This record gives sequence, C-alpha cells and structure tokens, in this order.
Amino acid sequence: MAKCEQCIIKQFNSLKSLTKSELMRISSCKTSKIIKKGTVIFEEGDVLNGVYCVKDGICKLSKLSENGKDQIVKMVVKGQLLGQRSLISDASSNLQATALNDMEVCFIPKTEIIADLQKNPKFSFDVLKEMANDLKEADDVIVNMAQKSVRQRLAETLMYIHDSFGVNPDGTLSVLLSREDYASIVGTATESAIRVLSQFKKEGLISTIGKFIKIEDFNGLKRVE
Amino acid sequence: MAKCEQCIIKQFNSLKSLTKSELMRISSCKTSKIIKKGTVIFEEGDVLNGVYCVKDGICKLSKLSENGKDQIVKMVVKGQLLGQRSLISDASSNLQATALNDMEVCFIPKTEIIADLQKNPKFSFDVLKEMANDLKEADDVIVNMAQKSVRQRLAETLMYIHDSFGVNPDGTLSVLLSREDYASIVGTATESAIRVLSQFKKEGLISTIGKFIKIEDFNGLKRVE
DNA sequence: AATAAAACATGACAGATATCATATTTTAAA
DNA sequence: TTTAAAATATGATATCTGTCATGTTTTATT
Repeated sequence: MAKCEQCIIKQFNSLKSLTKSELMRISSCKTSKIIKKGTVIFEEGDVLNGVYCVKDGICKLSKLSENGKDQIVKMVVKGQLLGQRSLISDASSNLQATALNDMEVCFIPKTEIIADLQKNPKFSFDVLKEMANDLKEADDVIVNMAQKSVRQRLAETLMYIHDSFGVNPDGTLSVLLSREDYASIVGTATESAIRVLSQFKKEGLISTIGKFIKIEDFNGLKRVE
Repeated sequence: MAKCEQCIIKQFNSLKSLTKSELMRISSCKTSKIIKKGTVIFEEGDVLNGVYCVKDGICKLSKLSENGKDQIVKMVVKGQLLGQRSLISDASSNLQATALNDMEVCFIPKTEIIADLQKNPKFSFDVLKEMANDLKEADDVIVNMAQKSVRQRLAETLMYIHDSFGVNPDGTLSVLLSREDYASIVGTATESAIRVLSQFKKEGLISTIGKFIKIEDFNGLKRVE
C-alpha cells in the first residue's frame, strides 16, 4: 500500500504541512478505497469520522432543497480533501458527496488526525487557509446566483470548469457532467440548462465531441449577458 | 479605556480562547472607534491589517456584482469579529463592510494577534470553528438563492433576522433595514422587495411600526411559497 | 440485436420577476 | 418652515425561467 509520506497528492492540500512522523502514523491507519461513479460517499446528516484525501477522480457536494431539487455547492477534485469540516465540528454533514466518475480516495480516521490539528499550528493554519478560500468562493457563488441570469451563470460555470479542472488533449472539458448536473450547479431546471447549452452551441461559443463540451470562444462566453 | 480581559463582548467570539496575558497585550494596542451609520468600514480590494471586534451595532458585508448591484452576503453584529480572513490571508478583502447603524468597535492590529493564531491552538481552533460555521451558512444561502422564490427568500430573511438579531421591546425587529437592503440580501430589485413586503403586510404576516417591521404570523411566513 | 431506460432536445404556455414610469411619503438640508 | 432629495409605493409591460408535454437520441441490459 502506498505511503502518505511519499504520496504526491498530499502536496496539493494541507496534509503537506504535517511532519514526516505524523504522516507515517496517518499512513498506517488510512484506508484506500475505489469509489464507483454515481456512488454516494456520504449523505446530508451523516456523521463523518474522518476525511477523504482524493487521489483521483471528482465528486460533487450537493444539498437537497426543500423543493426536492439538488443544488451542487462545490466540486472536489484530485488533490483536495473531502469532509474537512468533520475535523472541526462533531456536527453531521450538511452536504451530500457523490462521485462524478470513478474515484480513488484515502480515508483518514478523525481520531488519528485531530490531534495534529491541535498540536501542529502549521497544519491547522493551512486548513484555516483552505477554509478561508472556500468561504471566499462561496461568497462569489452567492453573488452570481443572486445577480446573474441562467445564461451568465452557465457561461461562468463552463469557464470555471475549464480553468479549475482542465481540459483533455482534444480541448474538451476534462470533467464530464450531465445536463442535470449543469442545471444543479447553476440552480435552474434541467430543460433550461439544455436549452442554454444548445443556444451556446448555435452561437458557436461551445461545441460538443460526443458527450464532451469544448469551449470554442472563451471571450464570447465572458461577454454573455 | 476598557480592557479586553474584562470585556464581556469577547465571550461571544473566538477571543475568549486567548489567555489573560494575550488579552492584556492586545488590549494595550487596540483602538476603540465609533463608526457612524452608513460609513464604509472597508471596501473590496482594501488590505486589512487587523480585525474589528464589534462591541455594538451591526454592519453588512456586501459585494458589488458586475451588473452594478450590491449583494449583501452576511451581516455582522455585536459580539462578532469583522475581517477575520485578513488574519489568515494577506490578500485584499473580497467584501465591503458598511455600518447599518452607529457602531462601536475595537480594532486589533494583525501584527499583535497573528502570533497568537500560530501559537495558541485553542484560539486557532476556535477561529476554525467559526469559519466552518460561516461556510455552512454560506452553503445554505447558495441553495436558497438558487432554489427559492423571492417571496420565500424574503420570508426567510425576516425570520433569520428575528432569530439571529432579536427584537425590540415592542416586538419589532431590532435591525432596521431599508427596502433596498432587503432587496440586496434577497438578490432582487428594490421594487420587488417593496412589493413583496407590502403583500406580506396585506396578508397579515407582518406589520410595521414606523420604519420597523414586526412579524405577526411566524408560521405563516414559514409556509410562504 | 432487441428492448428498456435514461439522457437529451424542443415547443407551448404560464408564472415570476425586472424594468420603466410615475406618484406619494418620509427624511434631510437650507 | 420650506425645499430638495431620498425612500417607499404601485401600475404597466416585457423578459426570463419553470413546467408540462412530447419526441428523439444515446446508453445500458437482457
């Protein structure tokens, strides 16, 4: 089994601030898991007793609205930690995590890492930084949701995915989402998301290769109103 | 000048986790300020070199959208800290803070408190907790913005203000906001906010005493669709 | 390969909300 | 007090978006 100390993934998240001995201890009690596309990793209300370090794949964090629709709040990709809040609070999760493609994750029990959060100030400061950044991003999402049209939000979502999660060799977005997922990110009806994406295609802003989306006119997307 | 060690306000925020000596040091370099209603405390892009401990009053944290409208992201009241993120990151503020009524605050320079964040794990864990909670609240706001009607959002805003910030002796909401502010919280046009509030009044869900709003039918507001 | 199921697509229509216009009322300033 | 400015209010209208209906295409399963 791979060792945390040598794992490249840890460079991308706050685990990098742990000392070698801390990493070794964690390594010895972590569990590697393969999670199949579509699997619910944890649900709203679940009490998490640890964090997941995402080695590969991507998942969505969503919350069920009272109207029965799912709202995607954030996406977590390779390199990031999933379920950070469980380290800080004993409260149950307010979000559901679902794998968007096949994932490889390491689960680190809370009991093993919580002490490091208390003792290693570099580590806790790092977690603090990530959380502050999440909060900043959440503020932006709030403003977008409140002030922009579905068309604008969808355009921005495409650009966000492009910039944050990268593209395949052929230029298509590496993250493959259903129209329903797009609707669920943007906070609109699935039909509306489909309509807008069709429109973008007609306007030459995007193209599709199979199920993949390729941004053809980045500046055009920026100018969408 | 009042001393931090004896200040009751600190009980309500993470400063309570500082030791007596830490508090005494901070106390000696803090600055008390009176901020008049309407004053912009800091703007988007400003680099904050400290945090404000709110001793009295309330302010709004807002962000300017590209369409020129302000979106209120959060409100900060007596007891809370303002500008926490400046302690964690050197980046400029992504939000603007504006006093909604006359405020009394203490400004604590970053230089004085940053060391405590690194050395006192209880304190940093406490800041972490507050930030985790802010993040959770932000998630809820995102879902509400994305999935609920203006009517529902406004009803929830009224209940939120009632529950979080309390009422005056006559039962009216203690926080006095303009219709424009309500619109800016809910993310709608000022006219729409006015219309919905008028409607709530007609329906007997709320009443007004002068400029103050009183919730008359809490369950009715809950049931708003 | 045949079939069922899921995902995608598009039209028609209704309802919600923004915008613009115009009063009215309240607050602030001279 | 008078006047100007800001906040509140309401109507008319256009636009955006959701919902329902229906059809097509793609994917999965037997």
